Amino acid sequence: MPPPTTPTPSTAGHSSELSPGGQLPAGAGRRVTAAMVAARAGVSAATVSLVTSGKTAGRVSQANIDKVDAAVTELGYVVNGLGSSLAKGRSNIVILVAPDVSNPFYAKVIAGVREGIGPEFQLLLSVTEAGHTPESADVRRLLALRPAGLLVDAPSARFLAELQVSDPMVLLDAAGIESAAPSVNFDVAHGARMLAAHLAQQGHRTVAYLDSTTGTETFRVRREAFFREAARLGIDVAAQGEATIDVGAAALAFTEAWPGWSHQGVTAVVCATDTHAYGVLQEARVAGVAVPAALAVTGFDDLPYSETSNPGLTTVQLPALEMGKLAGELLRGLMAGEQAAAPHLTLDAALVVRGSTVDPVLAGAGQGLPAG
Amino acid sequence: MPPPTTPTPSTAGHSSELSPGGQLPAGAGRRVTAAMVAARAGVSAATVSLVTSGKTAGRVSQANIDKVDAAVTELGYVVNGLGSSLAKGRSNIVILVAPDVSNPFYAKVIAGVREGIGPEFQLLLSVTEAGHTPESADVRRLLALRPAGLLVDAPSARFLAELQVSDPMVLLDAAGIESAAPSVNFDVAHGARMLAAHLAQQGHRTVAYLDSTTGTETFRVRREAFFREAARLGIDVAAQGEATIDVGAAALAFTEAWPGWSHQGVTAVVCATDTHAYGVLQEARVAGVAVPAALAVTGFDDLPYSETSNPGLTTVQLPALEMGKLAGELLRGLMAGEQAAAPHLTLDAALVVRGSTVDPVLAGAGQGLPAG
DNA sequence: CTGAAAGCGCTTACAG
DNA sequence: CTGAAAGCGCTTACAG
Repeated sequence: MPPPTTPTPSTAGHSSELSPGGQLPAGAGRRVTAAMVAARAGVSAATVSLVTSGKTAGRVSQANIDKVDAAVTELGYVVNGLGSSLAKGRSNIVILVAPDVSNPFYAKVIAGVREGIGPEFQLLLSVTEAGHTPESADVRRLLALRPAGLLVDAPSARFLAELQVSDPMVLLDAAGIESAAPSVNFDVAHGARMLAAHLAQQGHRTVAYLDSTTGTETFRVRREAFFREAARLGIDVAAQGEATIDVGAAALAFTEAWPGWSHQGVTAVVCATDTHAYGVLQEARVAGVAVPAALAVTGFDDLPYSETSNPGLTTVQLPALEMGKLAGELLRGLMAGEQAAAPHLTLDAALVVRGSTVDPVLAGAGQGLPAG
Repeated sequence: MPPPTTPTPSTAGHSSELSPGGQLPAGAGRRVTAAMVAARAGVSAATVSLVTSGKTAGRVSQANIDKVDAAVTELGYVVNGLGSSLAKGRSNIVILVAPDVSNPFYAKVIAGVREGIGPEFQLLLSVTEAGHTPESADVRRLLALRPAGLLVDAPSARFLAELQVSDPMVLLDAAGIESAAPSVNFDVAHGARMLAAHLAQQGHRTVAYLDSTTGTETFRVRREAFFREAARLGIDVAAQGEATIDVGAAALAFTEAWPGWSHQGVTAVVCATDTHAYGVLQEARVAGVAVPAALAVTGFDDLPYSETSNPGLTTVQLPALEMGKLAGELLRGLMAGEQAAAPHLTLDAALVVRGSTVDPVLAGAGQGLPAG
C-alpha cells in the first residue's frame, strides 16, 4: 500500500479544553458528574438522578427540579451512560448485526429499525468485513456492552447455533431458521415461486441461477423454492454460479460462466439479489447480449437502482423499511419484558415486472407494474 | 403503511435460559461475574481481573493463571464492559459517525478504520437517516457511552461547530475544515482540477455540475476547485443541479434538468460523487443521449461499479481504504495519549479516465488507465 | 418530598 | 505474588 503522498503537517492546535474564564465549556459534557450538579444545585445526587431520568412525578418538588435543570445547563452535564447502565444492569444500546452495511438495502432496514425501537434506545451497528458473515465471537464482544437488545439481520444457521444469547433478540430476514428466536421475515419462497411462474409464462425453459456465496439461510430458501417451482413448471435450471453481494464480483462470475451457459441454451439468469443482477446486466451489455430479447435477468430486493436501470430490473420486492420497523417494535416489546404474542412475522414479497424480462415495446404498458 | 400481510403466529418458544442440568450454558456470558469466577478458582477478584486483562506479567503465578482460565471457561465468563469501562474511566469503544452508510464507499473506509484502530478497540457505527447529516445532539448522546475515541466522516462545518468534544477525535474527508481537529483528507481540489483539465483537453466548453445536497464541506471544496479551474481553462459551467447521494434522486434531477442543459449546449456533466453519475448515465441512456459522444459524465470516488459500468465511469479515485486506515492509526495514537505529530494528512486523488468521457474506439487503448 | 446508603462489576493502588 | 479496600458514576429501595 502506498504511503500518503501529500502529507501536510500542520501546526493548528486542538481547541483548548478550558475557555478563557477557566470554566468548562458548556455542552462539553465531560468530567461533570451528578455529584457536581448536586453540589451546584444544593440537592442530593439522588435528586439529580431523579430529575435527569424524568422520574420526578410525585417525588421531586418543582423548586428542586428547576434548580437541577439550571445546574445541568450551566455545567453542561450529560449522564454517564456507563454508570447509569451499570446501576440499572442494562444499557440503552440496541445493536444491529448486519452482514453487509454497504448494501443500500440496509439503509432502509436501518431506518425502519430506528423508527421501531423508539428514541429512548440508541442504535449502533456492528459491522463486519465486506462479504463476511459476522462471527459469533465478534458478537460476544459486543455483549460485553450489555446491550438492551440485539437485532440480527440475515443470520446463518451456524452463527445462531454458536451464539448463546439470553438478552432480548430479534432476527430479521431469517427465512429457514425463523424459529430460533422471535423474527420478522420476508416470504422469499413465495417471491421465488412468483419469479418461476413469471419466467415460465414468458416461455423460458432453460435458466441459470446466480447465488450469493454467504451461507445465509434466506438465500438457501430463495434458491430451493425457485428450484422446486421451476421443476414443477418444466423449467430446467441448467446451471448455477455464485458470487459475493458485489456488482463487480457478480459481473466477473457472469462473464466467466456465460459462454458455457449460452451453449447450454440458457435464456434467463435468476439472481439471489439485485446487486448480483446489476453485474449481470452490465456484462450482458458488454458482451452484446440483448436483455431481455436474448437473456432475461431477475433479482431480489427491489433496490432504488432497479427502477432506474435500463432495462429496469424485474425483481422480488422485499419491504425492507417495514421489516425493520416491525423488528424494532418487536424488540422494544421484548426489552420491556413483554412476552412476544406473535414472535414470528412474515411479510409478503411482491413481484415487480420490468424491462429485464419483458420487452416494453412488445408488452405494451405492462412495464414497471407490480404483478404480484 | 400496510400491515404485515401474512402474519404467521407461532408457538415456538425461546430457548430456556437454563439447560436441563440447571447450569448456566457455557458461553452465555450472562450474570457470571468476576466474583463468581474468583470463588470458583479460589482466588480474589483482583487476581481474576489481572488475568482477564492480561496484566499477569510478574504479578500472578502460573498456577493461579491456570485456575482462573479454567474457571473462566467453565462458567463462560465475559468481562462486563460497563463495569470495566467505568472503573477505567474510559471504554474501548470507537464510534464512527458517517453520513450515509449505504454508500459502498464507506464499506472501504470502514474496513480501513478497523485495520487502523487495531483489535483492542470495538468499532461501532452511528447511523443517521439516509441523506441526513448527523446531528450534534445525536453524537452527544453517543458521548454518554464514554467512547475511547471518535471518528467523523465528511463533517459539515456547522456540525463541528456545535459539537464540543474533548475526547480523542479524528476527522475523515474533511477538506475545507481539516484544521478543526486531527484529520485525514483527500486532495479533492486537485482531483477537481485534473477533471477540469481532462474535460478541457477533450474539447468541452460548456458543462453542468451536479452537486450533492448535503452541507458537507468536501463537496464545497470539490465544486469550488472545479469552478475555478474550469474558468481558468475557458470552460463555462453553465448550469448546476443537486441531489442527495442516491441513484434515483440523481436520475430524477438529471431528467428534469437535461432539456434545459441540452438547450444551453452542455456537453459534459460533472457529478459530485459516482453515485450521482450512475443516475445520469442511466437517464442519458433512457433519453437516447450517447455517452460520451453527445455527453461526457464524470464522478468522484471510483466505486467498484464505475469500472464495470458501460461505459466505464471517468472519475476521481479517492483511496477510501487508506484514508480509513490512516485515520484509525491516528486515532489510536491519540487514544494512547500521544500528541499527533502530523495531525493533518492529505491523500492524493487520481484521475481515472474511462469510456464515459473518452470513446474507447477513438481513443485506442487509453480506456481505464489512470491518467493522474 | 428528600437524602444517606448500598450496590451495579470492575480496576487499581496499596499493604502485605 | 496476593487480597482487602476504595472508587469509577450512577440508580434505587429505604427511612425519614
